[in-house]
Amino acid sequence: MPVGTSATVKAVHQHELEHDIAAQIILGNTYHLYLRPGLEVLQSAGGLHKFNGWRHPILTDSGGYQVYSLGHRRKIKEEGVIFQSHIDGSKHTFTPENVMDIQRIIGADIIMAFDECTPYPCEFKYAKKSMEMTHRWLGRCVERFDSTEPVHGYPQAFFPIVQGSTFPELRKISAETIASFGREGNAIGGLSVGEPAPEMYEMCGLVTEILPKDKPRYLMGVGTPENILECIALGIDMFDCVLPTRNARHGVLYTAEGILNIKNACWKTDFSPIDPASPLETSRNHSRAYLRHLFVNGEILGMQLASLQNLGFFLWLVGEARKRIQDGSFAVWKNEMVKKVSFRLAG
RNA sequence: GGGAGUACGCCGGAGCUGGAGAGCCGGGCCAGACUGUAAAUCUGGUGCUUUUAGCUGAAUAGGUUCGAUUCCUAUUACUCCCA
Repeated sequence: MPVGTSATVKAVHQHELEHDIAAQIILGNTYHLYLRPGLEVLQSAGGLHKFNGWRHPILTDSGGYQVYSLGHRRKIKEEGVIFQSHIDGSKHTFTPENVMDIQRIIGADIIMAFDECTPYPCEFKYAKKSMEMTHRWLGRCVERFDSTEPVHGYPQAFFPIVQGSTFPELRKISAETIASFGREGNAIGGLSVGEPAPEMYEMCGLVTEILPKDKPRYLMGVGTPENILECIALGIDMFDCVLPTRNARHGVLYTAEGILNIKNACWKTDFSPIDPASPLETSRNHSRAYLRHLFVNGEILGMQLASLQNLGFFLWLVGEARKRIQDGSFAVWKNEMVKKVSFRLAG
């Protein structure tokens, strides 16, 4: 699975002139890229379909995260959520049922449950109430999903989502509930919303112990290269995150040697490659000085090259992780890599 | 050649006509943030120092005044008008 479906789909749209490269990133490594060895179940569960001429897997989110991130323009009720558009003020209702229908129509290979992602920090009482509603919504999602057919002629998978904020007691209940549905894969939500990393790891480790190990465990919204490595160590098989593309647009590049902000003055006359170790020609054949120039002058190509760099790096990183898991050297490699990838580079 | 006006910090703008602000707005520049994407976005800094404060400073040089970015004189530069 790519780093973030939304991120990678956006990458294709943003880089029309770079189609070959974007396609290589997305197609060359995808689908079970994040899956641990032996977890290829999704290949049969989801299948692949044609997308603009390439076979391109899609994962759609339900809008549960927007219940959180657009909290100021929505109302949560048992029936569902009412959103107000930031464009024209029009109101839109999202229910577990219509969200299943919409994802069916979009044609996603993996469809996510409609949930509420609780904010951080969160009162225990609210987190419990919210989790219980998410579980009830899950029942409605499954009922709708299982009573409808794919509309595009290929099968679609459904993943429920664990909630429970940062309370071990709630996480445990939620993980057990989610596992009991026996779906194609399981997701962990409600993390990477501002809590300290150790708390995220604690919840993650607790939940991965409960979710079935022979099915993909998908951690939603994570994260930095360091977070990803640590969470793979805890048993996570899949991730998605806006970070590689959003940070790329804001000038932050990830490489195997560390993190750098290409807008910094120190790269002004650095004519060495953006990332000599990148799998991408665009990162090996353009200089840091040139990329900085593009950013400084507001050229959209700068954001495109930076997005490619970060996606290329994230995909390389998880590809390496997969290899290391297979040959048994992951633990040692991970500890070395965590240090490297979180190092701040300066010219 | 004559007349009128203007001059502050990297740049542009507003404002100030005796009780100053290293102040305001925009830009540039220098940094930082961003984690299931509303946001090519947001935040901070940008004279010097030993930085909860102090110092220097308003084209340049003088002068008036208890006190001057403000008033006066000269000089310099620029803008406009007349010839």
